[in-house]
Amino acid sequence: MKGHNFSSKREAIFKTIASTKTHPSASWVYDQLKEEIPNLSLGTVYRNIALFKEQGKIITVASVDGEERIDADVSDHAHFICEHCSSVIDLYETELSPLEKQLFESGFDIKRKNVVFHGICCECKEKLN
Amino acid sequence: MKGHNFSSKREAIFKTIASTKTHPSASWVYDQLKEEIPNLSLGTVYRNIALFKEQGKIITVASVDGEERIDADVSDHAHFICEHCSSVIDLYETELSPLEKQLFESGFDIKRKNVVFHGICCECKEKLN
DNA sequence: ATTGTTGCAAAAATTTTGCATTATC
DNA sequence: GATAATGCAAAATTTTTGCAACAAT
Repeated sequence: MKGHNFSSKREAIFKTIASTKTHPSASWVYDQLKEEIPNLSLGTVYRNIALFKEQGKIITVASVDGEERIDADVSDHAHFICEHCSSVIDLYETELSPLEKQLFESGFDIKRKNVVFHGICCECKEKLN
Repeated sequence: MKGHNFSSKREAIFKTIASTKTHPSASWVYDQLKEEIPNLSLGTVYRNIALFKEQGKIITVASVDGEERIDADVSDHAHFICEHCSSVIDLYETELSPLEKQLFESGFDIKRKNVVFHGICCECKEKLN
């Protein structure tokens, strides 16, 4: 069975993903860890990210500037992506959409809802003025 | 100035994007057109897609299986992406989110809202049983 | 021992780009 | 003729994979 589940590198990769709110890309995770774990390879980061996704421990938020950005917070929440600084910001939303009920009634099986706002974040907006 | 704006290829590319509900990828558009326009090149498709995006004539819906999927329907609507067949389906939603108001009040500049549901579409769901 | 995990480098795959050529105004 | 658009192929990027070596039970 895959996911034996001990490997200090796997653990370090997950910890890095889980302990940031940056919604990192694979290469960001790799860069964070390569000082601490010099013989880490990028392939391992990708392989573990794929595993975590299968296990439902992380989700993909969006592709930003050609890179997939992930999140270890799998709770139902929305995101704001800044077109200027490419940061991804969490937004917590409580309301349930009537659309979801409609989809369910039409026979769709909703596994995940991904709400992403695109625009200019308040920090960049200030800088740009 | 960029966007002279006539080129029969540009026109054909836009027409292809605008006249499908498949939310195509660049290579799908290319494949559709290469019979009709044998000397079309994929680079041109990419360059025109980038231009249409700048012009606000199309938007990116999501990245599916590593390919960016676009939509010439720039009206505010949601999408459902099937994990099984990778189809992207339009969903029209009328309600406005209270979250948007909140973001606006916090100084964010929302340019686009992207609501994507992931799951199994009703057709695949039937087939899988 | 057996099965899982990794490093490394090569390979895939998508997207971008440089430059000479062609089309449009 | 000047500017914009394209073809082609090479390059850049991100992601995946094969395989031998290593680690864990």
